[in-house]
Amino acid sequence: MNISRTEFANCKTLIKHKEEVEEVEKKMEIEIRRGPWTVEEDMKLVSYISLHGEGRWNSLSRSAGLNRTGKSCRLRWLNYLRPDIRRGDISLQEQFIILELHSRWGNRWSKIAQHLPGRTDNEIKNYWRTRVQKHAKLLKCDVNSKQFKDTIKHLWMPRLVERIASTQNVTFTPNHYSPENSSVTTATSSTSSSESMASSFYGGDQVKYGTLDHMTNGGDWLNGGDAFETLWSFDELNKWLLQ
DNA sequence: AACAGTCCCAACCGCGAATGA
DNA sequence: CTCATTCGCGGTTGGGACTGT
Repeated sequence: MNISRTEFANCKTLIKHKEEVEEVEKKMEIEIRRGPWTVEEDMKLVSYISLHGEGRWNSLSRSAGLNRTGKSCRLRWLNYLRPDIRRGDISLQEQFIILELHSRWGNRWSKIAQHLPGRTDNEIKNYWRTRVQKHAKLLKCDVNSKQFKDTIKHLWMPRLVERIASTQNVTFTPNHYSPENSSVTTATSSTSSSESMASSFYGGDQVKYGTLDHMTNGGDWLNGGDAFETLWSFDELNKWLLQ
């Protein structure tokens, strides 16, 4: 087994630290709160962060008078209390972006979330597990199988594109970003409509959304959209799979 | 109305990486 | 270089909400 000195040191530290913390907690009978957050706790956290900013979560927790772990505070803030969090159904466009980016990057939820303003990695992860994996289960195929990936690429995504185009007056610009290298590429005639649309939706780090811009300005792409289930019937999907 | 089964999401956990002393 | 602490990610789970019988 190859293990670096640093990794070894980290392991030792981790074990020692955990044991010490458990011991101290036992001795002092500190009751670290777990489970759902109360309104009071939320208010404490929000008001503390609005005054002092975020970061240094362990000390923040203590200073704010919360009997929570730093981790718990961080999670609550990032996934729920942040002012720019978006709630509600995942729109068609967002579904499309999730499918597209997941096909490129796999379960890199935080990376995918960076391209969906206001959505958290947790939300996307939950969405994938509850909706997409459910479909794979229904179709009796593995979510990572080529068969299922082909279904997504050749059936779901084009269908989403159709639906998006029919609900909004979407036009495509010839220039768009590639998320891999954040460089502007030019759509060619061989580019499929779904690929072209995907590239139009997200950008690199300094997100410039291309056609997404006009949609966010004038349209309602961020509003809740149809669920996957409304795009086709299960029979239709099965028929396609048997081809 | 009552119960069972399923779905969904907030929250937790473990781990590795990064950072600071 | 070592050790301590913090951060962030991805996987998992508990329990409330919802649905069907």
